[in-house]
Amino acid sequence: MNFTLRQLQYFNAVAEQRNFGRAAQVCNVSQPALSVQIKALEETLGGSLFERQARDILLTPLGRDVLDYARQVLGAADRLDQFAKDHSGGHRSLSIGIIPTIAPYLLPGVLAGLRSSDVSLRVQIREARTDRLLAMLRAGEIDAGVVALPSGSNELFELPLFEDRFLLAGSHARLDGMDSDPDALRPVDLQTAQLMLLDDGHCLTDQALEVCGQDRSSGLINMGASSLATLSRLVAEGFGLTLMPELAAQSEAHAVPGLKLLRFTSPQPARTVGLVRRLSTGGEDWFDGLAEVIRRVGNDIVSATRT
Amino acid sequence: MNFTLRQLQYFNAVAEQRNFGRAAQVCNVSQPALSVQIKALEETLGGSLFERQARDILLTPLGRDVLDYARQVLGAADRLDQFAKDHSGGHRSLSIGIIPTIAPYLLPGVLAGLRSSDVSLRVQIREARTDRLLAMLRAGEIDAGVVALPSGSNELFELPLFEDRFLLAGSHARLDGMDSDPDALRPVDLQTAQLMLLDDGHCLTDQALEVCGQDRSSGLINMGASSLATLSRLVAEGFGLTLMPELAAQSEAHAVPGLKLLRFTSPQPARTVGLVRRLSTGGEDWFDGLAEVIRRVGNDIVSATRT
DNA sequence: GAAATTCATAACCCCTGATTATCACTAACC
DNA sequence: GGTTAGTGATAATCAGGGGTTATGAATTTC
Repeated sequence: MNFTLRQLQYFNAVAEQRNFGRAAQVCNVSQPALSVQIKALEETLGGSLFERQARDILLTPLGRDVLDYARQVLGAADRLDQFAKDHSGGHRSLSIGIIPTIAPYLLPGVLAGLRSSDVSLRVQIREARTDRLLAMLRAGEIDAGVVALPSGSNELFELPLFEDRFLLAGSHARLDGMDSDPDALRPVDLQTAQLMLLDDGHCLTDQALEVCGQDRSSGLINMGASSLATLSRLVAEGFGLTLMPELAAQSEAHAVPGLKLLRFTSPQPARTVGLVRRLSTGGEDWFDGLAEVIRRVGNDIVSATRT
Repeated sequence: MNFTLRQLQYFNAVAEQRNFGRAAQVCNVSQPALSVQIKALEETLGGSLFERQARDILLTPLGRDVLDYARQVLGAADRLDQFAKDHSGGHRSLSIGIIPTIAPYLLPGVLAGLRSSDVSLRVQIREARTDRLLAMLRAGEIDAGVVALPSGSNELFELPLFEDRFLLAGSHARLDGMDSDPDALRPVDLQTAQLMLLDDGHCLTDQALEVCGQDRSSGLINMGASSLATLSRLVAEGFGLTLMPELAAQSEAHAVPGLKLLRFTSPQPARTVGLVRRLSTGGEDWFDGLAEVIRRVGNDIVSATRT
């Protein structure tokens, strides 16, 4: 590839102007400079591109063919040029990872918030569990991740966004007698209860076990559900209890008849939802913009459960 | 447009290799040269394209966007490069003009000849009368023209290709008594005959008038037909006589029942078919190759009428 | 024939893009 | 923790690419 974009620009200008002098003016260079570059291009391409008359310049058949190709190159280069001029307004294509116990409840609001905000981001979403997301983040496959903190990796930058408290979820039959004294409901009181949890690998499962002071080998733990929606339906039917994050609470309560939710006494068990990125991803304005949208949407959702 | 193709090549190489050193090797330059160019490109585009880690290079969201555009530019440039490497085998796109009294009869053979010869030409055909073709030739809209010589322009290069003699065409009723003595049939003998001719502007019309010694204002001249095919059918039906060039003779005789053709005595009236180009179109090998194909096809057609 | 137009060529020079050498930083290894 | 290896950035230097002004050569116009 022994031609330059400048040469192709000059070539196109001569083809359009049919005059070396006028083409040089259009390109803001002297006529001899342009003449030398056209000649160099002709040598590179192995033949005359122009038929030179005293008062006119005509394309040769070869020149006509080359002009088609040259215009494709220049067109593509113009599009890059235009993108560079426009990109200060955003237009980034981001890859964002998000865990399954957050994605269904947070994403609709976040995507709507991104669309209506002045943060113009083209966001591609990858949903996976925390450990997979962290691997993708390290490999540069995604640019940031929405997870429960701490992520467990000291190589990442973590920005806490909002607190997502856990509620107790079960059937009316199981929970109706437990809400007469709300100040008495604590997670450790569930040590003898049968817990329905997500299958292993979801950090929400580890959080529930820790909060309830239970061990994964206990005969009271059932870990096999693959989503909070499934858990909601199981406990609503009377198959044990589970911990339901606020983010999911209203959505699942609306979708599952018979599901009852109780709030624990203070200090309420909770997870912190945050945005993580690589430490080397510094000084990028998209991160802060995205964080702000997620924080606002998340806080709106959890606040609605506290009224 | 302040970036160069070299910069885009380097950028693409780093994106693929994820390592400045290896990318520099791929591009056959030193690592610092490549580093400086990437940095310049980043300044031109207004942001970091890469996230630099100690042992890995990751694309930033901006870098990912730019890479899409850059690959379009490089792809188009590769296609031009490839064309330049391939074009020594021909692949010219030529624009050739040809007059209507030649085109229908000569073109099928010429295009077939071009396809089977080693002269690889992409030929675009423009059919128009001589004066229009000459204007297009002067303006560079076509590269050569197939016309009857002399073209009338001393600014063009004319290459005679073959002689196309005129035959007398009419109905059997009109011509059956005229072929008893073939040595007696001369064009001037048609001075009192009614001639059917093409409408004004076709040089064949002027040639016919001159050959027959008639004047366009004579009451015996009917000029209104738009093609030789039309003329053939009119005269076959008994509406006067016309001059039919050899090129068209066999084709029209096959197509038009009742059409009779007679050959004049020597010297037979004729036109010379030739190829014209601009004098400034010098040293192009396509011209000679094209001329040879046309000459061969034309001679084959007229020779077939002389057996 | 003189003047105007127009592309090509020559002399000159600045800037771009390359090289080698080295620095700064991080990660891996002992 | 110290040493070594890996890797991109920076500095000094230089060749040549690409630009300028001036001029030559050819054609056209008046």
